[in-house]
Amino acid sequence: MKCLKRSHCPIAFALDIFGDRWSLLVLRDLLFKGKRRYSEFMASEERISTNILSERLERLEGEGLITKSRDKTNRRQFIYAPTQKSFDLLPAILELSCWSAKYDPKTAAPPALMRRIRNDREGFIREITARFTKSTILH
Amino acid sequence: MKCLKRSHCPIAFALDIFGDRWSLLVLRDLLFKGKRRYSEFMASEERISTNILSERLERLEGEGLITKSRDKTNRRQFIYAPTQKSFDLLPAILELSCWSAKYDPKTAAPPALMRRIRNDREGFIREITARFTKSTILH
DNA sequence: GATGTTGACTTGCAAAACGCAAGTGGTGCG
DNA sequence: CGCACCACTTGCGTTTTGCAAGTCAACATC
Repeated sequence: MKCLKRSHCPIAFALDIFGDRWSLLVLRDLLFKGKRRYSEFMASEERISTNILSERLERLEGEGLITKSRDKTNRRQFIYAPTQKSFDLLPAILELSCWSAKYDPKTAAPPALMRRIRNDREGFIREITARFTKSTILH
Repeated sequence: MKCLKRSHCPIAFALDIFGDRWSLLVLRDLLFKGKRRYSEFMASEERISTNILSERLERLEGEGLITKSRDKTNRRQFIYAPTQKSFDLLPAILELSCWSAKYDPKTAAPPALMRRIRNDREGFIREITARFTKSTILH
């Protein structure tokens, strides 16, 4: 995937970073599903292939969206964590989810959650970020 | 590009439709820049290639995000227009823009516009959609 | 401390998508 | 009827993706 920026249009800028079929799914796993390890990302239902996952993690780390560190208790494992730059994507990701929930007749998005996002998006975002400030280093 | 849906996770659903480097730029041209013709999309600064543009227009039409019709006054030209499904993407696109404006040091996004979006997103969305309801058929 | 296992990749290769340039075909104009 | 214009389509070389198999360091067990 290309790294050069095509323009400084904000939409093109975002697409040049995660305008592909996988990057946002990795962020989803990190932000919403509490996944933090390579094997956990691999286990997601969309079946990302291992070389793509490793390339995306590297890219996201390079873009400052995630951090990578060794697990202190088991040095075989690496721990990935979202940065503030990822948290700041939450509004966009949630709006995207609302759109899909509206247009996918078979959506897996729980209606109650979607209602929560529509009615109290900021509160929900604070809740998500709070899950991390309690346990991990962020910025 | 694959058409099958990988899952009914709302994020994956959206990515399966426009999770590539070009689709959202076409929608941007339609929604924000008032472009409606093939040659106008081709003229965008990101330099989409002609076969990719035609494939994306076809896909977006297939997904019900845009409509295609012949220009009444000049039957050589086709007119593309966003549907309600596209308008409903505006919140996500605007949040994405805000994110890029924050993180791209060279962003071309006008600060005044970003302020407007942050302070009166709904009003801005109504303004955008109103540009179309005046002139074209939508749904 | 040799042996096996686990977790995180890396490598190889075929298939798909992309990017560029050149060609095609319907429409309108003189 | 000839020509230009606009919207594609086609060919083809390059890049990215997807799948499978292999590598390698870090434990765990014997």
